[in-house]
Amino acid sequence: MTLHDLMKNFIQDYLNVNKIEFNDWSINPNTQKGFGDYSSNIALKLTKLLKKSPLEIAEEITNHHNNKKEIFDLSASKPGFVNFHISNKYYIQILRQIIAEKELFGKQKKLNQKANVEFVSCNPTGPLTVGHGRQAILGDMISSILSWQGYDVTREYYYNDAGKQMRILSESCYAKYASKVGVAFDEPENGYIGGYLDEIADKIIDKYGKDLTKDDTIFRTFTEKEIFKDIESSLKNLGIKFDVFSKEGAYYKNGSIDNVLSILEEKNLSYKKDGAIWFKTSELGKEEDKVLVKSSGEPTYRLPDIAYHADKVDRGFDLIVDVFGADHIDTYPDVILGLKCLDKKTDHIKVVIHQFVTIKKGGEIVKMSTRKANFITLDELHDELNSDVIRYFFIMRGANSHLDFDLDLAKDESEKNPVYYLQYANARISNLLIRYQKEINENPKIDLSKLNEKDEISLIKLLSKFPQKMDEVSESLEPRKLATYLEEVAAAYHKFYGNHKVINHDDINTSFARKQLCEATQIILKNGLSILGISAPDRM
RNA sequence: GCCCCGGUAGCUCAGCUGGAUAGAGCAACGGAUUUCUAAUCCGUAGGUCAUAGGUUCAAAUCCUAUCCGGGGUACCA
Repeated sequence: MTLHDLMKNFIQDYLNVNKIEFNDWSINPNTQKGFGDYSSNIALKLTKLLKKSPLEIAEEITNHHNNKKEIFDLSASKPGFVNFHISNKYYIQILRQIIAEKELFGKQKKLNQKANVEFVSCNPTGPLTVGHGRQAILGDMISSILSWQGYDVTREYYYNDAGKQMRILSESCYAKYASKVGVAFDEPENGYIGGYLDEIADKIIDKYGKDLTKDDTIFRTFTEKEIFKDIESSLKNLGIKFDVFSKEGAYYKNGSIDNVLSILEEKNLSYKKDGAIWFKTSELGKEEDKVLVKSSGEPTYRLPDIAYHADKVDRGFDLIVDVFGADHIDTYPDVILGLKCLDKKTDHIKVVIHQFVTIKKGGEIVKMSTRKANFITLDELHDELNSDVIRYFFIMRGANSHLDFDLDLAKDESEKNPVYYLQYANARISNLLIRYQKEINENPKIDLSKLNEKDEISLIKLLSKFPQKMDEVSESLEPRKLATYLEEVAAAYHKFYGNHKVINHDDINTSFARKQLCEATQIILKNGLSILGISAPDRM
């Protein structure tokens, strides 16, 4: 039973004994010192019902029989809080547990549940940009968090290998090819002009010669393959690997797109107008109807997206997470609506929307466009900064905040990046443990009750919160919260380290207890960092 | 116009399922070093939580309106 449950039970017992039916109350950790570790607002909430002053009620609760005295004491404080003071003994007990369970501490058992996390999912029309990085890292970390919580996670990348953008891409590639081999050609409208296409055109010349015609499928298939290879390698540089790649084309081939259309038609949820097929979203609470198939006969992205999501639901995942950029904020509800119309389950789909990354270069905001080739690639970023820094940089801000990525400052700031603060705490511990082994090399009986300094206790308290923190992080799907927690742990450790010597030949018992505390801290730091995909070097 | 984010210290941001005295990093200033690795620690200074109302015993947090910034509002994806 968790600490939270124990405290809750105590209050519930008070309510039961006094025959009070009431559940609008909570227990929260205290931010202020001097009022214990946790406080409940129960007495404040009961004032109206019991027609007594809150402080009076709080005192009454404080005097209620407490059979968990070895775990917590109680006090009441104005204006009517019930405070829980957790005993050091309890925390020491948790510390013992961390040391015993090692890197398994806080790790959830296999749930026998499958989760699917879809992220990045951009079309292979060019290299990944810095803007994609945020999504890549966010999605990867969310996946790791869910694994830690016991899910069997599939990382999935979905892309459109069949639509208009890919056609323009192949035309653009042909344009490069034609100009290189000296054949007349039409400049494609809205074509891509990036230098990466020059390289691909060169490769095509090397491999297939100079006599290809515009209609040759090589321009599409080869270009797609080359670009995709680059995307995969950019992701790999950041430690990201996908399990499944789903292509839009497959949903045409297996008929599932037609199937969606016929079901909607059957249910009278679509109609034809101006040569296009429309989805009656206005009848389902939206402001206007949306086009499913253009008058040209090409579907809009909406239709295959519905078919793709229906497939994901059919594959039987217990949790589906979609990580989207802010541009999807208006479109994903259409997809969910579509699923509902197909009678698919949707309440296990969670959508994480993140705001865009704006890039600052030379003090100015750069509008990036793959087509116009004025982007900064993830690879270029990786040349300047190591993967640990990049990963941390992208989740330092909440997904809902805009991320201003100042390239000129990124390098400067990387030296002050909090990620080093975390890694340094770990490296300090590694070094210390080696020294301990060398200098003391003696393992007396464990007596963790030696740990009663303020800095020691507050460090242990933080460590004990790790499992609860992971629950919170996986519930909210916000990796940043884990990073913030780890920073707190590192800070508490650095403080402890600065104020107390671990290796002390005159007091082997205390030394040993402190060494154990260091080991426990390292376990938490390493676990946390590994979930975030950040390395934990032993030396810095 | 409509929709979605955001507005908190000089800067970048936490805190937002309402709780006690609003936090951190950077920048500024002062201190700790023959180090168990100073990539660290301690201290000082810095705030009308955009504004105005409302709900509440209690509002940075919830509601309403206004202002400012970003994004979205395609038979593009």
